[in-house]
Amino acid sequence: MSSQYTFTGQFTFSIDSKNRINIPAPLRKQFSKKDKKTFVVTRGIDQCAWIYPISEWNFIQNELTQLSSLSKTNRIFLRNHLRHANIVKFDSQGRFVLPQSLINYSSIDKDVTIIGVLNKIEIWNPNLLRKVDQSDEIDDQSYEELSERVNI
Amino acid sequence: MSSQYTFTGQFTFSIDSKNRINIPAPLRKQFSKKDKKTFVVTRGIDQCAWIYPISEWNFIQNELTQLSSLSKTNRIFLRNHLRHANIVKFDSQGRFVLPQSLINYSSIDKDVTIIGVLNKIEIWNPNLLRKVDQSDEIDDQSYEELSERVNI
DNA sequence: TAAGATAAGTGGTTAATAGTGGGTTAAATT
DNA sequence: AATTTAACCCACTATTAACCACTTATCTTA
Repeated sequence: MSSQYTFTGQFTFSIDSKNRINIPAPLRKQFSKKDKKTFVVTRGIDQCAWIYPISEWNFIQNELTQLSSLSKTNRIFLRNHLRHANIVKFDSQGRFVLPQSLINYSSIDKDVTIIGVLNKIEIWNPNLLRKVDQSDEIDDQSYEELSERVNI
Repeated sequence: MSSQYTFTGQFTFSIDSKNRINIPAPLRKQFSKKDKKTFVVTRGIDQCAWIYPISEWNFIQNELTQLSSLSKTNRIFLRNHLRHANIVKFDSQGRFVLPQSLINYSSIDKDVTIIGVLNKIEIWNPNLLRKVDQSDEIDDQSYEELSERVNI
């Protein structure tokens, strides 16, 4: 089953003195009634924060419940993936507070770049994103591999 | 059947002079009426304490009854998991007393880090957790194996 | 195209809740 | 009966979340 969410676009907002970040209206509007303005912010694999609408997150979480804690690898994996996951809501103005731990992890200062990436939203420090942009060119070989799996 | 509990997040609290630890509000709120603030604290497989809501624990106990005591591994496993299980409740402030034996086992001193891991909650000595963090990197091989079972 | 209306982004204030500390009473143990 | 231990209650403080208000941008309609 594929996601109902198709976040796209890029926006630059600011984080305020109370660590609140506005979710861009175009993205916010996609949130379905049943998700009740609720989502999960967690560590991205890159140095940024990831936002999943709660229904999306529940799907991921369901997969995780399959893993037994008797396996050491599973325990480490579960711990490290769940401990950074914060359930949050956006307020009546469409903002949410980004937990301090994630502000640190993603080195966010004043401005943030918000990117829609299909079923998730990424929160970046603009400078960091620029740097990653330049260094993380995808080489031809990787494109070839991708092409075998995704037809775009 | 998967659990009704989906604990996530990480919190750092302190243990007081009466060995009481506060359960973080976001986790506490998940406790269902029928569990009546009751849960089981026991030894984690790693050097930490595990908390299961009582209904979860009952479910696990059921699973354990499937294990025959004819097997030596089973006998040891059962013994170690059951003998350290304490039934406790949290008070009107949301705290519970951590039994001395578990304080010793998990080397808890002043501060504790509390982590939500789906159907259970882990109580750690922050320093110990940090150490485990660093040493217990998951190797690529294990990630590969994981990827075949979990799609996230 | 101009003006009004609506929505979006930002800032601050207040009220509620969460975390922590300690004291008092009841229960249990020796 | 005395001492210790655990449950219960009350209180303070800091943090968080709900609320209100203002400015800027966008859209609509005359």
